[in-house]
Amino acid sequence: MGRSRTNPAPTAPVTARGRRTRDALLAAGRELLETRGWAGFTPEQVAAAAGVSYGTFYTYFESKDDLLRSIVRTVADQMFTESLVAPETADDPYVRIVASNRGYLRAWRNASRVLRLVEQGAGEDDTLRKLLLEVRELYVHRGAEGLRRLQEAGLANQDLDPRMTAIVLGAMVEQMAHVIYSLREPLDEDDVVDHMSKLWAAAIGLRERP
Amino acid sequence: MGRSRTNPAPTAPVTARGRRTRDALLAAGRELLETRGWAGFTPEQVAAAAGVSYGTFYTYFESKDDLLRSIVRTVADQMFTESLVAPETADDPYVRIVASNRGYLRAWRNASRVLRLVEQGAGEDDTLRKLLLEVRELYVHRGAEGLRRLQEAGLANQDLDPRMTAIVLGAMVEQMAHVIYSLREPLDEDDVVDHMSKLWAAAIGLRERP
Amino acid sequence: MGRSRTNPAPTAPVTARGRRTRDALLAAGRELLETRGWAGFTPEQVAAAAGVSYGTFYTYFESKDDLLRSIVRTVADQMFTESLVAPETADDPYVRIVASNRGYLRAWRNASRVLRLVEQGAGEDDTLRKLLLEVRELYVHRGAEGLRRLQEAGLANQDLDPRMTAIVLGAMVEQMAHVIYSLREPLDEDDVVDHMSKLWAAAIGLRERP
Amino acid sequence: MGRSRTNPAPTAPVTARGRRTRDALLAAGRELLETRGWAGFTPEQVAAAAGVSYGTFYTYFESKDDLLRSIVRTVADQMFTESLVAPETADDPYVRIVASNRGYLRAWRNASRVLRLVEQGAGEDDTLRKLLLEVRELYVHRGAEGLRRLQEAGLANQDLDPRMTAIVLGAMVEQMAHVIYSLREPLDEDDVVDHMSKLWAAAIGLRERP
DNA sequence: GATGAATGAGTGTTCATTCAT
DNA sequence: AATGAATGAACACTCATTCAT
Repeated sequence: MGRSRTNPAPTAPVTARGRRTRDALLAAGRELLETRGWAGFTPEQVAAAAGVSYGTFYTYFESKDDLLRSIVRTVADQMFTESLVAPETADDPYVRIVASNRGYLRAWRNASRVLRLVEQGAGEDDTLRKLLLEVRELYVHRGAEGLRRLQEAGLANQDLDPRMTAIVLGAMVEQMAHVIYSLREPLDEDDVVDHMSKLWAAAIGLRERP
Repeated sequence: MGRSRTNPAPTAPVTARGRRTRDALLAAGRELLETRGWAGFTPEQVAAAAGVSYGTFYTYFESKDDLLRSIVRTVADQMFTESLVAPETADDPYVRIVASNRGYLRAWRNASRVLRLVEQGAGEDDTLRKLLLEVRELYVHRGAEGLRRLQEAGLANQDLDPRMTAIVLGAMVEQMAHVIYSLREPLDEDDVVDHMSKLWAAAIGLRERP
Repeated sequence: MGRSRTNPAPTAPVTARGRRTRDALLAAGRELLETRGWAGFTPEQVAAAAGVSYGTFYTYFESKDDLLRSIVRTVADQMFTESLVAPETADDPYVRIVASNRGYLRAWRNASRVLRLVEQGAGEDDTLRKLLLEVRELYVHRGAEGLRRLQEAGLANQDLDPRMTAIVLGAMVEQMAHVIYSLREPLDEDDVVDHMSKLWAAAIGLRERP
Repeated sequence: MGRSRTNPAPTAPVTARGRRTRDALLAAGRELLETRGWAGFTPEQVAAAAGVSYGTFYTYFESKDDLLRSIVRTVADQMFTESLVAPETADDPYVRIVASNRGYLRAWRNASRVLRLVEQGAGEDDTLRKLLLEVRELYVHRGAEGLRRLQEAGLANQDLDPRMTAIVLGAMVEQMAHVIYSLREPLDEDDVVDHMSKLWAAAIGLRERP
């Protein structure tokens, strides 16, 4: 009779067992999403993959979308965390670019499959769209700041708009991660990092520190 | 996806009226796919949008997947055709790069929404995956050839692997098309072409013809 | 992914066959509602009782609630229609009261089971609540008008408020219909009509036309 | 409704704390039933409203139906109790009728929401149907006896069958309680009592004690 | 060939009840 | 006794495909 949510919303698990189950569902959901795409992402299959019964899914997640949001949040958090690790201490700007490209590529490796899927499934979901934007902004912002510093130090082409450049070069890295890890083009990761870095350095007119 | 067949296989339309109906379904299908994504892509809605009755859909297409393949083939054909048009007659390499980037961006503008969707929905469909690869290969190949010619003429950095470079720079353009046209970031198209061209030219170490 | 209505809403049947199927579903739904209450009122059971397959239900009704609304509309329409039939031409006011009570009782006989059920299931449905109010108002209004005419003719107690009296006496008839036809108290219908009429006549102080 | 049992049968609470918990569940169940109807009447919500954990529900009640039966028993008991509270101290029969009508209305005020719901949900439950009948019989019997005494005293119309009359007039009161308290028609309670009493008195041909 | 109806397996969600701690 | 987790059958609804006319 169209009740619309009569049952209380799931709450965070209280016991250790509950936490384990919830984590298993989250992991299974992400795994399925990455390996089988939307086709494998049904509460039934997620529950089965997590080794729990059907109904248990709804003990921890309000809906399929709720799980999806949790997965995306997890992926985004991982990207934020990774981006904090080892903010290149190298002195040589080119070495820093290589490290940064390698780092970006790795971050996208784990995230791009999920984020690509979501980009299309998230037609209406505001929470998701916002998360997606935040993730992109994180990288664009960092890239733009890095370039600005190089420009100020006189080590990069002054003509480039930092933000636009960061967007364009970020697009390159993101799409390459997709090509390598999702489309599985047989490209060597080191080779790709090497080329991307050379192209990137040349593109911004990187100069050796005098 | 991939049921067994009991229906009479649709044959190519014989009459002009038949061709018109088939074309209307194709166009409606593509339109819906581009505007509403998978959600709007059902035989019933496609038929309605094409102004024919539900059952008629199966007179012209064996299945929903069959229509999808036809749409992708159409999109791919358009890209091939466009890529043949006026292979820049300009003499100045930089002007050619700008023209080429603008051309690529436009080609992707019409294609990227559909191709992105298909990339993920086409889990198992070999026909589709092959088409997708062909499209990408078209651009990679052309890009690599262009670079090789510049290198041979001594106008570009000889250290770069032409194919890898074409892949990386192609990734940049493809993703930018997605960012602009699907994610609708408010970026000026000319501005993007300008920056991409500058970065591209610098990246490959483009030199003025002596 | 929470699409929310992607498929077109069911339209009125075009062919005779379609009309038959829709009618069968309506009839089966009402029958089940009357005999088994909410428990029997599931799309699956309705479809089975109508002799069609599950999916066919949704060819004609947008939802379970949609069918319910249609049923209630049918019931209400029948009550309106019946109330128009043969507005007793008898001259004697008491005879008219008897006829009217018998008519009301019969009208409620067919309606009360459904209307009672709906009264509680219709928590949120505005369409339904409005229909229910209209049905009640129909009878209250007619009763009040009848009394007012008698009062003006000096044939009934002038002290009574016509509307309040109609509400109270209408309540009596409605509830008696429920007692007899739904609770199946073994009471003779004629006997009930006889007593109700006597009580009613006395209650309003009905006087013989001089 | 009516599963087989594997659970230890709940026993009557021994400790004071146990009794308090059981009472809290009963009260919460009734409250939910009255305010939200069937939609709010789930073991989980009842437990939450009573401030105990989910599983505890089944420590005190064998099933949801068990709680329902207990609630109905409570409601019925209240009606029996209230009906004993010796209203008729007045000497004047009309005053007694007013008092009685007011009393009946109040009794139904608290009961009618629950009893109406149960009347329909109790499709198969014998215990419930019996309880419902007993409640009605209580009022019919009392009404019939009252009328019989008046008839014997020559103060009421001798032609009326006491039981049938009590049924009909009882129906009137019960339904009016529903109209006022559940449907929330904006009627003044005193006004209703006044009219019902006048109608009732006139209906049975009540005469002043000579 | 075109049309509208019919089909039924599949999916997301609820909830009464049982279980392990 | 009390708690929170687990279970799975039941239900509402969707949609690709087939069928009858």
